[in-house]
Amino acid sequence: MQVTPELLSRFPLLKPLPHEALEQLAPHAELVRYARRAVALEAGVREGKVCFLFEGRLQGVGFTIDGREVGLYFVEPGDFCGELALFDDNPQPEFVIATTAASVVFVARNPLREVMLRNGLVSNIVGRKLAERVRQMTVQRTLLGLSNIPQRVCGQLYLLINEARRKDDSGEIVNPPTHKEIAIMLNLSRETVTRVFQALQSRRIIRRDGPGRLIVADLASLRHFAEGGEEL
Amino acid sequence: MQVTPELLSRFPLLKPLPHEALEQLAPHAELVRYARRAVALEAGVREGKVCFLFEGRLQGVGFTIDGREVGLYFVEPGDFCGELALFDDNPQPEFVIATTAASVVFVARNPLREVMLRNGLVSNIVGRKLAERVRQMTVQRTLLGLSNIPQRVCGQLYLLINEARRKDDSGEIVNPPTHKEIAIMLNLSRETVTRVFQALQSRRIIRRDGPGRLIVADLASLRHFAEGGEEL
DNA sequence: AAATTGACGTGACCGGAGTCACAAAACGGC
DNA sequence: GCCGTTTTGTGACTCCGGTCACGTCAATTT
Repeated sequence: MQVTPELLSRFPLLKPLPHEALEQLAPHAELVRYARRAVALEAGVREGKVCFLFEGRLQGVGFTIDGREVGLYFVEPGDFCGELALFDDNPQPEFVIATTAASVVFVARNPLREVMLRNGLVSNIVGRKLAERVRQMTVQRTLLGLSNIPQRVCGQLYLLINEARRKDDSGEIVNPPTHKEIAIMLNLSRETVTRVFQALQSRRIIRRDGPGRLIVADLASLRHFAEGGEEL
Repeated sequence: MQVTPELLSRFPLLKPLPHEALEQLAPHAELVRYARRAVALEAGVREGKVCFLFEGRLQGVGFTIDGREVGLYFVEPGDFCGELALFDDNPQPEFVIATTAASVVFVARNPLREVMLRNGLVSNIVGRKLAERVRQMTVQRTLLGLSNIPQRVCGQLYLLINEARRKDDSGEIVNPPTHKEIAIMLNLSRETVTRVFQALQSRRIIRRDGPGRLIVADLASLRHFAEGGEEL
C-alpha cells in the first residue's frame, strides 16, 4: 500500500525532515500489515529497508543452533528497526517478528540513506538511536547476569513499564508480551516466568485487567524486588 | 604523554584522515599506560573521550546490582571503544578494564566529533563500527541461549580465534583471556570454564604453549562441538 | 456449536551448574 | 631464587530451574 509524506512525518525520526525530503521518500515507502507471528525482517538477508512500526509490537529474535529462541528487544509504535542497513551492507543479524497484529512502514534503504547523509539532523538521530540500542542491549545483557531468577523477571517488567506509560507509583502495559516472549528475553523457561507472575499477582503487585492489559499496582515493590532488596 | 599525528594514523579508524586533521587531533590526544585490572573507562560517567587501544587487551564489563561481573566484549589492539560518546551526551554504559597491561590513546570527544562530522569517511567508519558492535552483541547474546554449556564455551573460543590469528585448521590466541574473563562473558562460573578447558585439552583440541599462548590444534573439532554436532 | 489453537497454570522429577573448600601451579616483583 | 598473589585444577554437595506431562481457559476457525 502506498504511503503519504504525512504518514512518514508521524515518526519521530522523520518528523524533522523538510517536506520535500518526505515527498522524496514516500514513493519508496510501503505500508504493510502483519498478522501475529509474521516475520517482518528476516535474519541473514540483506533486507535493504528500514522498518518503522506504526501500531502493534515487534520483537527482535535470534535462534541458536539447536533451535532455541533468543529474545533481543521489543519495538514499540513510533520506533523503528533494521536500521543497521543504513550503516553497512551486511545482512540483517536477527529476525524481527510481530508479537501482535502490526502495521509497519518500510522505507527503502538507499533513499533514506541519501536523505540521512544530506541531512545532518537525521544522521544524528539515527546515530543516537543506534547508540541507544547499544545501551539497551547492555542493560538487557546485565539483566541476564542476575542469578536470582525472580529478580531478573522483575527487572524486565520494570524495563517494560519504563518503555510504556508510567504513573507515579503504578503503571500499565497494554498488549503485554506473552510469558514466552518474556522468557526468551531472559533465558528462562516459560513456566518459570509464569510462576514468578503468579507470585507477583498473589502479592497484589501486578494484576491482569481484562485481555491485553497488565496493571502494575505497586511499582515501588516491583522495583524493590528488581533491585534485590528482598527475595521473592 | 603527548601523541604525534603519526601515532594516531596507526589506527585504522584515523588512517584515512588527511594529515592536517590528525595534527588538529594530536593536541587533544593522550597516551596512557595501564596495569592489568586498571579501569580505562568508568561506567556512569561522561568520559568525554574515545579510547583507542594500542597494545594489550581491554574488556567491556558491567556489574549487576548484586555485584556480579558481566562480560560484554573484548577490545583488541587497533580497535577502539567508548565511541558512544560520539553520538550522544549520555554517560558511558559499561566499564572498560585492562585485562593485560595495556597502552591506550585517548582522544577527546569534541574534536574527534568535529572531524567526524566534517569528514564523511570517518563518519561512515564510526557508524559501521557501531553497527558491527550491535552485530557482535547479538551473536554474543545468542551464545547465551545455548543450554548446553560446553557448547557455549566452544562457541566463545571459536569467536575469539576469529578475532585473532587463524590458520587453516588451527589457530592461536596470544595472551588469552583468563577463565574468569571468559566465564563472565558466558554467564558461567569460573570452575565450569576450567572443566570445559580440561575436557578440550584431554582431547588434544586445545593446548597451552608456554605462558600467554593458547593453541587450538583442532579447529574443526572445536567448531564441531561449538555447533552442537557432538556433546562434550 | 464444535473443534482447534495457543496462552496460561501447576505439580513432580531430575540433572547439571553453582558454590564451597582446598590444593597446585604459574606468575610477577624484588 | 624467593615469596606473595593470581590463576588454574578438582572433588563433593546442594539446589533450583528445565523439562515433561498434564489441565484449564479464552479466542478463532470451521
